[in-house]
Amino acid sequence: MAGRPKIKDIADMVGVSPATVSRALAGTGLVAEPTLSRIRETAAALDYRPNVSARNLRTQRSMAILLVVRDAGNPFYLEVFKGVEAAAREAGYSVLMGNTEDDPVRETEYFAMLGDGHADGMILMTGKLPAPNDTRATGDEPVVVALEMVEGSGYPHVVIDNHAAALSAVNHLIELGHQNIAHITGPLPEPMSQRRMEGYRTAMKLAGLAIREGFEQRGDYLLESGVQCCRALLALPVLPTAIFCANDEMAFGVIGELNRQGVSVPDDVSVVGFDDLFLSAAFQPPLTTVSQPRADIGRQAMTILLSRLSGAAVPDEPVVVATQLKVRGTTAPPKSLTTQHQGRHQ
Amino acid sequence: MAGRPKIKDIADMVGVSPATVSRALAGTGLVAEPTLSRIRETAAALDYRPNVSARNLRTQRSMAILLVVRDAGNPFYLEVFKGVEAAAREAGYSVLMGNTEDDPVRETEYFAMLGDGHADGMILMTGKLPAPNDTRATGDEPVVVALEMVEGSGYPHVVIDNHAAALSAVNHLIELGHQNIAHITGPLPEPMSQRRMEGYRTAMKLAGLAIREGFEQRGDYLLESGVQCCRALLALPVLPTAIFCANDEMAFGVIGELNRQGVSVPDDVSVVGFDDLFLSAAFQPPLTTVSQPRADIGRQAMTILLSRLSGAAVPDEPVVVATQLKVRGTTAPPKSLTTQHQGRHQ
DNA sequence: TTGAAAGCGCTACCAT
DNA sequence: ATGGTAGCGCTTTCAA
Repeated sequence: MAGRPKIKDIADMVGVSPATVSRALAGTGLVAEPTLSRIRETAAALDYRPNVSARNLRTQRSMAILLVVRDAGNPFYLEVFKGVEAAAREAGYSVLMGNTEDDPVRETEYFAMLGDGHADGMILMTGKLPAPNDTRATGDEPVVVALEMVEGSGYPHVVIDNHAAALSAVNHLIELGHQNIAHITGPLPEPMSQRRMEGYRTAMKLAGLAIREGFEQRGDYLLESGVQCCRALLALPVLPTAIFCANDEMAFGVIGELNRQGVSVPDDVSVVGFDDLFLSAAFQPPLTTVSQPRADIGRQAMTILLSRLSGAAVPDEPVVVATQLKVRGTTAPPKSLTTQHQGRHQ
Repeated sequence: MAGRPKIKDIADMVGVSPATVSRALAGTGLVAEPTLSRIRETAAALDYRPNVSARNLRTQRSMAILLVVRDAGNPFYLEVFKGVEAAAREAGYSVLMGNTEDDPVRETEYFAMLGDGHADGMILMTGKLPAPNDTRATGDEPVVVALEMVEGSGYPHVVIDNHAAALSAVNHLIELGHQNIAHITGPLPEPMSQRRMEGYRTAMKLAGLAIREGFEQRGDYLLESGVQCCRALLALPVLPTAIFCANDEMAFGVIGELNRQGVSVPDDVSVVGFDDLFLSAAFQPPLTTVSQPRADIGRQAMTILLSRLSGAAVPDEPVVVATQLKVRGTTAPPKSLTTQHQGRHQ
């Protein structure tokens, strides 16, 4: 009995057939009592663990799921991963993490891992499917899309209401008395960036506020673009008194640049972010931002995927999880509520 | 030919045996030219992908490795993951991420996944092995320990020189002219925290500086403990002019608390962290800290693991990767270089 | 309640 | 250079 014990070893020791051992260990309730206990004890004594490859081959399942993200270096995904992992392990699944780096080749590759026995299902957080000619993605693969939207794909979605969240963030600024509110967008025309921008526009419109020329700056979610856009904003004839950034990372870039230029946050300019990253609350001053329940999103996505995998029904409408505006230290009323009333131009 | 194509399907279509197909696709160079191309073309046409469970069962390998961390929610590990993942995929491996949450049960469980076909090897970042009575960890499992130290375990290690790094951080403060330098430790007696503390002590000693009573505060790497320790420091009869924190997260807690108490960083007090987290450079002011080449650590650990898995030799001395002190905005000379000379007491 | 045996899809050995 | 085939370890019919 060299090497790891196998089912046959237990069977031989106990004096039953491998089939009985398999049934006993699977807890099918089909094995009678004297035998059952002896099998269990022997298995424990040998420290037996079923070989997963053999089991997977036989059952045609891997008990693994694939979490595919755009950039595994972004801490944003970590919390999601945690939620996914927790729900997965409760159900006996392990989690493979895939990192596309926006590379279409990788996207296709990960998608293919669904079919080749690597994983039974997939949680997609990249916002896009591999090019249709590369795969036969029919829309009924066991895939759940989280946070992003893959329009018309037929997959279940777990999302936040980006439009409403952005709107509430901008409304907060408006309620503080701001009128010259700028927005730094994410990469357009990605739907997520689009929605947040539309939320900004809607809030402005509902408040009867004009969006001055140059007040919409186009960023790409990275720190450096926050810096650049901030510079562009500071070069404008009329300066904004508040800036709504499409994510926290850009907000940090903005705040850094404002400080460097001697502009105080929030005294001179208010800044709002989006994401509530790890340590955003620890920033100086603590960042006002839209908080996403990331672990919860992960957990929900995994739960839906598990239903899907067990053949149960899945929601055909996107599941919307609530966001929360965290008002912290980077927002305040504008310095001089009245001196900003220079009228509006388009 | 319903379902996914298998090797036999290709064999039938091309009119060769499954063995030949397997050899052709494996690129063994044992298949002659007219056949080779036809097999490849047919495989491509069918979009054939080998079933991994079958292959794994047959080859007794999973082509997966396990990256086990203490807390998957800590962005610190992300960069490491990226390095591991990159090196892994180059070699055709996938990466399973395991999250122990310091739970011994999970630690044992992940360790067991090494034997049951889940993974071929493991990169351990938890700093401890499962209790020895739970596992037959003999020290020659394919395990590489990264960043932490598992003394006397016999596994290859990839580490940083915590002592030297801490020493250089404190030296930087000393060179700026600081004498009253406090230290907030990690959780003791963990080796990593210990080493950093010893580095601090060595630097002080070499400079002939006394460590005043209360200048060593015991933290636990979490933000909140930075806040608490900072309060304790501020209650001391003689205030430190500089604080060396055993990680960035506590440094953020410290800076936040200093700000709240009206103490300016770095004008009144200098702060140095350790880790160089995502966004530490974007902090206001940008954090002076010890930068660890995380992706590189991950990559190196994976490279060693790959050697180990291919039967090659592995370093029997810990591989030490270089850290770098990033001098940024939270350190400056002490406010009044001379008024601090009140003599020393033990 | 238990056993016998087929077979998941692949690779690698032994032939030819 | 290619084919035949055993067998990796498990689960699951079918029979008893």
